Amino acid sequence: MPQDKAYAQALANKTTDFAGWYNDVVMRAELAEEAPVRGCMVVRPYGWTLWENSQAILDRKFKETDVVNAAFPLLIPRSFLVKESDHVEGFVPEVAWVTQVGSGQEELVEPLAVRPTSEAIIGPIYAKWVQSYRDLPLLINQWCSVVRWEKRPRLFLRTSEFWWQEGHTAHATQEEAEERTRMMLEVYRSFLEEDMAIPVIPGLKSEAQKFPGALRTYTVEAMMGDGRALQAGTSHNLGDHFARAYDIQYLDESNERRYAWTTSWGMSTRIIGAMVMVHGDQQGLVLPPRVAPYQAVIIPIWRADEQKAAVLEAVDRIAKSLKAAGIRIKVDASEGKSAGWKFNEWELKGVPVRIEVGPRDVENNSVVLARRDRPGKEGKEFVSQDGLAIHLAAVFENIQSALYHKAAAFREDNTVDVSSEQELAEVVGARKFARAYWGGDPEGEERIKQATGATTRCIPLDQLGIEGKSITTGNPTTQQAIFARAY
RNA sequence: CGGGGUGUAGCGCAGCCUGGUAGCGCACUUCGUUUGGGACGAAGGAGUCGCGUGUUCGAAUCACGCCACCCCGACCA
Repeated sequence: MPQDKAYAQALANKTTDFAGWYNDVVMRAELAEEAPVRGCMVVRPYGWTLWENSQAILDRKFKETDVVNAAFPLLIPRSFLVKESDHVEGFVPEVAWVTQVGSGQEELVEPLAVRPTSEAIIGPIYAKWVQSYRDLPLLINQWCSVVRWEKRPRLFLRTSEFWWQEGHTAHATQEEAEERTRMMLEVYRSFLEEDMAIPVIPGLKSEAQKFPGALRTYTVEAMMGDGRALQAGTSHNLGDHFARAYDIQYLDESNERRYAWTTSWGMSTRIIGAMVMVHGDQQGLVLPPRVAPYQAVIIPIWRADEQKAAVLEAVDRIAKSLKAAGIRIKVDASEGKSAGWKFNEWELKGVPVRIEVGPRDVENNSVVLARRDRPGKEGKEFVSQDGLAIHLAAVFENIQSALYHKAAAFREDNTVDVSSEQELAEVVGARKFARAYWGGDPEGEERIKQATGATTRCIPLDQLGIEGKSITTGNPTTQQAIFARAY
């Protein structure tokens, strides 16, 4: 069986095997046999571009909220990391340490942590940068990779090393910090829903699920194609915990010394995995046009040599005009591959639209468009070469919206209101989201986790405001929560 | 760290039970015919059989030890 067909089949089981399929764009790092590195990724150019497009959109959205980029150190001295006690307890089990240099004969006086996140190095730096209320707010983001030595890595979703962005802000008031936390959550929501076509539930994490050291953690939770949940982005209101731990203080207008209020928020390459699992089908990847490395691929088709020249001339002209219109175009004029082979190849890579140009099209001044999200004949249309860029732009918008609505409908179909722990167990066991009234007691939450493997994904910000009985205690509450098994 | 599984050509695998010196598909190279939904023929290149020790005239195959990876848990906020 051809390798790529095996990949496509593997993708049909989107639970775990999608990673093997996606080998085409991302592969496991092949390091020395002895190297204790697993779950790391090497991103091939096509996959990187996919991420890069997403990153550019996110970065632009950050800047629209006055955030600026910076770069902080990779290595964090041990003494910095241990200052915030909840934080250190939360992260130390998965921290990788640098303890020696050279061939091991020289021990470092103080071990250096490879950052699992950068609060602990940014805190001390912010302490120096912040002196006056005039220095606030401090709104900084960095793009970097971090290392978390999880016991069980999962390709894309929980790799030992992963690329992400982490924003860190400091504010004069708690209200302003809270506002920023919610603002960034909204940036993530709009990015995921509008650009990645992934519907999410914005909400608050329970006490048990929040970030170590945070006052409050917000999340955007998504449902994968197999019904499991994925935290696609988080935004933390850190209160004054980190400011106290790292001594970030400022003088206010009345010359009073005060602690700053800080936030942090992050989103990683795991969303690429989310995109694979939310939109992918039996034929392979399906990419939303806004982030696809190539929005359309042009396949020239010819038999005789005299046709070839005319076809290639037309393809070249079409490609130029589409590129000039700002559309990301790939022309696959490679020889030795049949047209059918190319069709399959680019479908596997998820290109949203295929443009076929053959001798008949040259004659009719037409092209054939084929939509990736609608396989088969119904996704094909014959259109004129005139006004193609404008037509394509409309097709892209249509695909983008169709992908979102399909995923949203899937999530709705797989979300069930439950009113007993028994019912909840059945629903999450069937890989669905369970929505239940829940007052927030940690004991009940833990009991459900032990019994069913499901965790509280979030307390949605969008609440009905109707009173019901808490699933764990039976006490009246108006608060609903989402329970599910998660990656 | 528990339970299970797998390591043989770039990728996917067979061969192992019953020991005799390695094979299939895809990919790759060359030539020819093909090309609007994964073409075909011919010729060819490519493997320390995960590592080590042992048994044997002889080990991919049997025994023991080790290593790596995958899956299920635990863990992961």
